[in-house]
This record gives sequence, C-alpha cells and structure tokens, in this order.
Amino acid sequence: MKKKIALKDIAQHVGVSTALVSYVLNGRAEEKRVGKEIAEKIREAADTLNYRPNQIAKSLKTNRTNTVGLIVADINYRFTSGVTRAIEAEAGKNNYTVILGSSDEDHSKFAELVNVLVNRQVDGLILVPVEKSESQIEWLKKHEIPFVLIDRNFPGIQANHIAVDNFRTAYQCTQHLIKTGHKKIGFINYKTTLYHLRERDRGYFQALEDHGLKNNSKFKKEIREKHVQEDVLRSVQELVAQGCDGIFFATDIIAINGLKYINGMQLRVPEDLAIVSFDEAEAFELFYCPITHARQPLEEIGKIAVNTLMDIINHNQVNRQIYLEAGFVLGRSCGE
Amino acid sequence: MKKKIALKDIAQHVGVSTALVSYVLNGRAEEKRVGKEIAEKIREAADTLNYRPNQIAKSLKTNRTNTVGLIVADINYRFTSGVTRAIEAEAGKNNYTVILGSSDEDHSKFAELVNVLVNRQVDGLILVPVEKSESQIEWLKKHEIPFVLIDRNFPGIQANHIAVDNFRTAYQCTQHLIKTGHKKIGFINYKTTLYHLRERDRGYFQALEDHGLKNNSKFKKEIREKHVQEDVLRSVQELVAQGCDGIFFATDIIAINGLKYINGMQLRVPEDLAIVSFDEAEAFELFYCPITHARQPLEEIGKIAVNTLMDIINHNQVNRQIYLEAGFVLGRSCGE
DNA sequence: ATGAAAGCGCTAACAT
DNA sequence: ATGTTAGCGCTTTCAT
Repeated sequence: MKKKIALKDIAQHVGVSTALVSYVLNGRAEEKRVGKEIAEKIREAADTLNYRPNQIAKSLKTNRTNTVGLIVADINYRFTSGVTRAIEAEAGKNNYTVILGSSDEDHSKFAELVNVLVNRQVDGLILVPVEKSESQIEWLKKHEIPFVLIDRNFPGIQANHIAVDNFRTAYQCTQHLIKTGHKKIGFINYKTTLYHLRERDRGYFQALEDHGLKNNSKFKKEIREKHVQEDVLRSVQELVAQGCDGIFFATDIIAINGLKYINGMQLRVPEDLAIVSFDEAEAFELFYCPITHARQPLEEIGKIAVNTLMDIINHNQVNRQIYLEAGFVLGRSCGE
Repeated sequence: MKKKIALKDIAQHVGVSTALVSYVLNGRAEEKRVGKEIAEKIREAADTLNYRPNQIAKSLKTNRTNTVGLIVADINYRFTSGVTRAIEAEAGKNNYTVILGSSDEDHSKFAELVNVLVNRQVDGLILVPVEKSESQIEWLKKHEIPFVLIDRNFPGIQANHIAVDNFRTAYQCTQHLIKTGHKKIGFINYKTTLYHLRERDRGYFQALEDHGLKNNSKFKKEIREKHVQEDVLRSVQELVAQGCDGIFFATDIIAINGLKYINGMQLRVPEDLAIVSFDEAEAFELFYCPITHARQPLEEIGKIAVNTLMDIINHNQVNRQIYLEAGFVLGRSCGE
C-alpha cells in the first residue's frame, strides 16, 4: 500500500498548521473563522493530494468509532437478512458503519464475537442473543457498554429490547387454524430455553384453551436444533399418524422442512393438512399452495433498534421493551 | 461506558513499566525474557482489572487493523450467505474480523462503501464488483490497496479474482437440456454488461451451436434487474408461446421467479417444460419436482479469496485468476 | 485568524 | 531483565 497522505502533509503543502486543516476538512471553517482563501486552498490541496482521513487516529482521539457491532444468530435466517438490511440503512443515515458477525447459535462463539467487537471499540452493539448467553449480557450491563437486544430477550434480565409479540402472534396463528374449522392442531417448535420460542408455545396453548381444545396439547412436538431435518420429519409423521388436520410451524426453517416432507408424503395442502407458519420464507413462493403465515416487521425492528442504540450512545435515558405487532399474511393453506 | 482500563493502569497496579505489560500480554514474555513472577503478576492484574486492549490504539501504532472489508452485491443472494459464512470462518482462522457491506448492485453505493472501508483502514478488501464499478477497482489498484474480486471480474482490468467458470457451467447446463432430448431451449438472463453473466450467454450459445441448435438462440430473453418479476413473467410466457420445451435460468433469483410463474400457469415440470438453473436456492426444496442445477463451490471461493488476500497483505507476489468448476446437481426437472 | 503542542493507548527501539 | 520514550494521525486547548 502506498504511503498515505496525512493531515500534516496537506498542512505543509499549503503552508499552514494542522489545526486549520482539521477545522476546514471537518466543516468547521466558519465556526473557527478560518480565512476564506486559506480554507479554499486547503480543500483544493486535500483534493489533489487525494487525502483520506485516518479514522483510526480520529477514533483514538475522540474515543468514538462510529461503528456498531451486530451479532446475528444465523446468517441464513430470513430474519437476519431483513433486519440486517434495515439496520445498515438506518445506521448509515446516522453516519455509522455496521460490523456483522454470526454466532451460529453458539454461545461461545457469541461470547467471542462480543469480545472482539468490544476490543475494536464499537460504540454499541445490536444483539440477537443465543441460549446461555445471559452472562455476556450481564457483563455488558455491568460495564455499561451500550447495547440493545433484538428478536429475543431474557425475562430475568432487564435490558432494552425490540421484538415481535411472540405470544400474541402464535396465539393468532393457532386461532386461525381453529377458526378455519380444524380440530386437531399440531405444533412443531424447537426444544430450547429461549424465551421468545417459549412464548410461542404459550400462545399456542392459550389459544387451544380459549377455544376448548386443551386436549390438543398432546400434538405439540419438539425438535432439536442440531437435528432439524430428521426431527421435523419424525414430528410430521407422528402428527399425521395421530390424525392431525392442521400444523402450526414455529419458525420459517421448521416450516420449510415440514413442507418438504409433506410434499414427500404426497399429502395435499390444505385438503389433507392445513398449514400456518410463524415467519415467512422466500421458498414459500415455490410451494403450490400459498402458505398462510405471520410476518415480522423486520424494517421496523431494525430501525427502532438503531435509533434506540443511538439514544443510549448519546446518553439519553432509555428504557425500552418494545413488542411489535406482526403482520398476518393470508394464503390458502387453511382452505379458502 | 465506564472508564476503561489501559496498559498503564495495570503497569501502575503491578509497579512495572508499560513495556513489560505489553510484552507479557502479547505473549512475548519469553522472547523478551520477562521474569516469571512478574509476568504472572501482570497476567493476574490484567485479569482482575478486566483489561481489554484497545485495538484502535494498537492499529494506529502498527498500521494494521486485522480487518477485511467485504462488499457483497445483495444480501439476499444465495451466493452471499454462503460465501460470507466461508469468508468469516477463514478470516477468523487468520485472526481477522470481517466488516460487511452490501452495495445492492448500485455502483455509487459501492463506491461509498469502498471509501468508508478504506478510511477505516481495513487491511484489505474482498469485493463482488457491480456494473460501472471499474473506476473504483482501478483506483484501488493505483493506490495499491490489497483486494480480491470474487464472483465477477472485468475482462479489461487485470486483478486477482476467484469465481466459478461461468462459460463452462452454462455450457453444461444447456447441454444437459439438449442431451435429455429437448429441442427448443429457452434461456433467461439479466440485461447487463457484467462479464460473468455474458459468459453464461456465451456458454448457452456455444452449446447450442455445438449441438446443431443454433437457431434456438431466438429463445434467449433478457430481463431488467429492476423489474425482475414482471420481466421474468413476460419471458416465460413468451417462451411457452414460442413452443419451448425447456428453460435454462441464468441465476437462482430468476429461477425462483420463473418457477413461481410456471406454477401459476399450471405447467408441469418436467412434462410440459424442462428446467435447469444456474445456482441453487433453498426454495427449490419446496417445489414438487427436484430442480436440476449447477452449484457453485461457495466454501472454496470464500476460502481461496481470504487466503489470496492474506498473501497480498503479507506482500507475497500474487497473481491469481481462478476459475473453479461448479457442481452439477441432478434433479428430475429434465425428466428421469 | 492562525499556530504550537499535548495527548488519546499502544508498540518497539533504545537505554540501562 | 526492566524502564524510558518517541511517535502513529488526529483533535482541541491555549497562546498569540
């Protein structure tokens, strides 16, 4: 890499001090009452010498990096791409850069990433926490490092967070299956302690109870995160064998796998089996029957997350626990 | 954010100089022959004081950030998630962090991102260049900033790059349709000057020619990047009207849209229409018929890209133009 | 209106 | 074996 042009190079070139150059190039010429001509000369020199400010040096001095760290759970989730895009856009508006890392749902990788990002002096973090990452969150709180949680949170830890209302959304999904005349409603969810997924359980159970279908709860299946394919296959087979006429999938990934096997089993949707999915997937478009599903407001989550983080960074008092309403997309997978 | 512990704090705490602390904490205690006991004390102090090295300061001094910038074309492409994952993993092994940005196929956004990343002193860049980004690439060359192109390149610009062999892969895809007995083979590709997509054209045409189907070239359709949905729909309709018995889709995005409309038109694959796609999509799994497609070696591309970049950064002479072979996944979308 | 200089936290050359 | 110190490129206070 060629030698870089520094502030003092252009100061030398013009024959002024570095202070003036700094003022002018930071748009504070007026404020600092720098002579018009000098200012112009400085700008010219910066241009011809192709000056690029060294953000590292600037950061060291100002103690600000204008960088936020974003740790997602898995880069393949629909949630991730949508929310990442929104976060990058909103961060850009605030003149911030996003450093992205993926924990792949692994808490040690999560801890490692937090570490790396904090060492790199990010001004704040936007986190999708994973199982067993409570101690990391506590650590961030203790050290007063600005952060906001999205998608997930821990009921025992008070922190700023933005997410969809999982309970309510799951309730609606289940209720939709009930209202479209289905009597034996299966539910497939991950086996996990993650609160947001437990909330989806609660929504399912509550809806059953409120509609006098409490006995349906035996149709709830749990799958292991490391064995999605085989467990979903087994679960679908079991539910069908138990005579279910509808299935509610707790996530897009589960839904995609479920539908794949339903295809394989030659079952027709919605005639043989009604389907509702929490979250949408691009893949749904290729299924012969439009899938009814809840849609998270990814744009909004990302936007609010960034703005909340900005508030924290700028030392405004913030205490936000936001549960957003999900959209509900009506397909034909529960009948017409 | 609480006051940070700095090197000198722990030096003070132990009663030694900052130099010793620096040596010990960078694992150079032996090399610098620091006393065993002192070294131990320093490590302890660092631990209890919860010292986190300030990478910014380190970078300013060493002129190295251990950061690579990755600019992708669109975060929703299958190519992106796969290759990002591979790059992050490989970069991590080399003790590097990845800063990700997405240009959304927009050259001014691309330029802006290059700028931001260079100002942030990334040690190098991995780029998926977009249309009209030639000047940026030239600029990077001129300033001897380490970079490697992936997925795409410009024939007029000599640069290190890693990609799949687009010509050969497209040739194989087309040939497969021919060999499975199809006579009127449509092809849908983007209208673009991007060389890698033009190479796919060339592969298609060459295969037709080599198999005496030169007249088929009227079945090639171009779609606009900003109007994928409507243009793909129109193209499929036209090809069907022209009596095509097979379609080759030039990208996963085009394929997903194409299949969606084929579904809508009540056409059966492969009976009414045979299909081959360049690139795979998760969505294919939900289509009733397994789609035959080429699969790019994303892992390998990412890995080689990082290692090439590391070589450049470490001043090894590097001149690599690598064209990898794609995998070919046999579905049933061209018949049994 | 402009300049001199301190100092951000760290590394490394040099001194002891 | 350990300490002292210059300096990375920038911002900003204080002088002038």
